[in-house]
Amino acid sequence: MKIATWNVNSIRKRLDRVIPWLTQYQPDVFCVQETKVEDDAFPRLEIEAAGYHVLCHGQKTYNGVALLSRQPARDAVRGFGDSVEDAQARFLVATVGDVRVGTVYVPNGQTVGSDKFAYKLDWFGRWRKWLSAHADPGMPLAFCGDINVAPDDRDVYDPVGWKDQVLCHPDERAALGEICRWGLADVFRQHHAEAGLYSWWDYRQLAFPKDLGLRIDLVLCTASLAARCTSIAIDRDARKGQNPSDHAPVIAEFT
DNA sequence: ATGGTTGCTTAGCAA
Repeated sequence: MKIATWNVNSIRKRLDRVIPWLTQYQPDVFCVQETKVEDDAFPRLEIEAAGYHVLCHGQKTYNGVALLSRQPARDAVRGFGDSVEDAQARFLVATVGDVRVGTVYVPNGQTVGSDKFAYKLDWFGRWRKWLSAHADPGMPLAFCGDINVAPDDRDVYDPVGWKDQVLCHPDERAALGEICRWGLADVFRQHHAEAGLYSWWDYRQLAFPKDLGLRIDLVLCTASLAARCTSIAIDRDARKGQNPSDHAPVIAEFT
């Protein structure tokens, strides 16, 4: 089973890249973030024509996630379903085959100390509560997406310059740590220990050609699923050329 | 150097 994740930065703007990519790699499950479109305007027909079933959870202008799958997905959940009034579409979970899969777009946080940063930390806490209430660490479960946290300094091109900045701040690393402590592992690090492997490069300042990137797009798996992961890779080539997303896709293979 | 690039929506926000 192949599971992929990609922050596409607008599914409509990126469709001419996403469809050929899907056709080439044929993931069984494809988690998408930053679709930036309401559900009734999602390019469903084009994606179905490429052989995928579509679950989406979007909103106007910002955010939005989707889960595409070759087989129909079941038991879909949109949002945390908690007591918080929250219009931001960032969380979608469904089951494909024997695996429960979540596509998540963690809030960026903008700057440390801002209201948006507080929302980000709170969002992690709500996610952690969702896990306690709706999942079990013993089940085969993967959460894939733009986590908007570089887990450690190996994931950052300039750890000194980024120290205590948003995406690298100890408070958000600790919040991600609580998610992992519940029972989800960053499976990329089971297969690659080296520094300098990134999934996002800013559009500005020629960051991609200079390889000034961060690894913030993760596949988080429970132990039983992590044990089935035979390979995981970042498709850096998908960041090249005309009209790229600022993120590259990540593809994981499971037995 | 508070810049710079992109997307959505059309002036300003978010990333």
